[in-house]
Amino acid sequence: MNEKYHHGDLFAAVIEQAFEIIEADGYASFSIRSLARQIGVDSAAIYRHFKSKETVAAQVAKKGFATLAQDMQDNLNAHTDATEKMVAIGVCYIDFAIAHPNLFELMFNMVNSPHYRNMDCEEDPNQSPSLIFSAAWHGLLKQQSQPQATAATGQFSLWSAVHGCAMLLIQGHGPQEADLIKQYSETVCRNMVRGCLAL
Amino acid sequence: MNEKYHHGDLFAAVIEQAFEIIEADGYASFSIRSLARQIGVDSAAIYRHFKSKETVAAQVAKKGFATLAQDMQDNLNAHTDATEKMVAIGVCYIDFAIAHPNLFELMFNMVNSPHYRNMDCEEDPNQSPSLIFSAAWHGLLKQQSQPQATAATGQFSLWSAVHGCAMLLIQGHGPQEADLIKQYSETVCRNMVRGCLAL
DNA sequence: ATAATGATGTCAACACTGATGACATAATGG
DNA sequence: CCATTATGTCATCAGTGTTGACATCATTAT
Repeated sequence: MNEKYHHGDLFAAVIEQAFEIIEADGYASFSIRSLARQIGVDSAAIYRHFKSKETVAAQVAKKGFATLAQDMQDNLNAHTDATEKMVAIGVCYIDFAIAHPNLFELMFNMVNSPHYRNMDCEEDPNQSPSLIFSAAWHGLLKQQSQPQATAATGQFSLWSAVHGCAMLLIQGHGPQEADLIKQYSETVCRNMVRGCLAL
Repeated sequence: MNEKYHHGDLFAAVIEQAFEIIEADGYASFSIRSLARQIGVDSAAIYRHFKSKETVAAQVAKKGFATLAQDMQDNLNAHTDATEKMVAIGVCYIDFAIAHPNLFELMFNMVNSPHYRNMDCEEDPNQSPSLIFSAAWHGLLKQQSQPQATAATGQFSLWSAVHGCAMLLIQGHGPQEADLIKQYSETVCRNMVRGCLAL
């Protein structure tokens, strides 16, 4: 019998396949049963490794956050000027959303779910976009030798602008052409940086 | 027989009930069958008035946009200074999202769906947040006697900041206390206005 | 007034889905 | 080698969106 009764590493296979399905078709068209069919296993087997469908989605979201944070970290290290660092990670964030719109939406829909919060999410600092924003923002404040009074609101403002820009773009508001998208993204980031520093 | 065989205005009743269900429990826990049960009608009857479940959701989204736009319009008229107008509609937008988080998410999830686009949405200028932002932004440009070169990106930047702030807040990133939320919202709006005008 | 027609409702069914309990098989450790 | 545990299958439950066949009502034409 070529086909093994035991899969070997079903846990990883489920996450990987779910990742691809959600990225391609979105969470709406994602079912445990079809997932199991594609892997070649009974759907009940999946419940040996995951408590529920949403638990699988939470793992996919976690993986998404990890790769987003990795992208941002790379772009952060690719620049020296603090403003350029900030713009770079902002644009990177937006690029990620446009490249993986379904995944991006899932990520931020899951964060609020208890299935995500109750996960063994070790809160790796390098895997949280929020913390990377925080680091870039504090670097910016230090370079500008400004008081840290507005630290919290400034960081939140920047994240808001970047996140909103990403959301609006992937939902069809805003421009459609690639070069215009790029231009808008960068302008949004620079506008907010300027607004947060020009006191 | 007290109970009429024909409901009378099932179309309106469906939208109204769906609106309340979605606002209270979110789109995830919204089913045509339970909706029909609550109205006291067979689920198949709903398909005489709506092509699909998503069509119902699209109507709810449309109603949501209408009330949001109405809120914004009111806040727009309540101020005279152009900057204050801009901040006011931004804060209003965010307040709406926080007051109706499930509805707000649905609205922006539906806009992209063909079920929404193919609706007889007469694109009432007073019912589109985008157009209200546009009006406030052009008023701001006129008051500042600035060139209209950056009109498009400026408007998009403001919308991005406001939309992102709303999204992050309703998803639990950012502060939780009401007064802090208020303060953050306003700061985000003012930061972006400053950044867009300080050229 | 009555008969035909169209609008609107019910009912039963299909093909799905998430999830669970009973059972089968494989791997592991005493 | 055997018992225990991990992991898979199968059958089943309750629920869903949607549709086609039929029932009932409202309206309109004769």
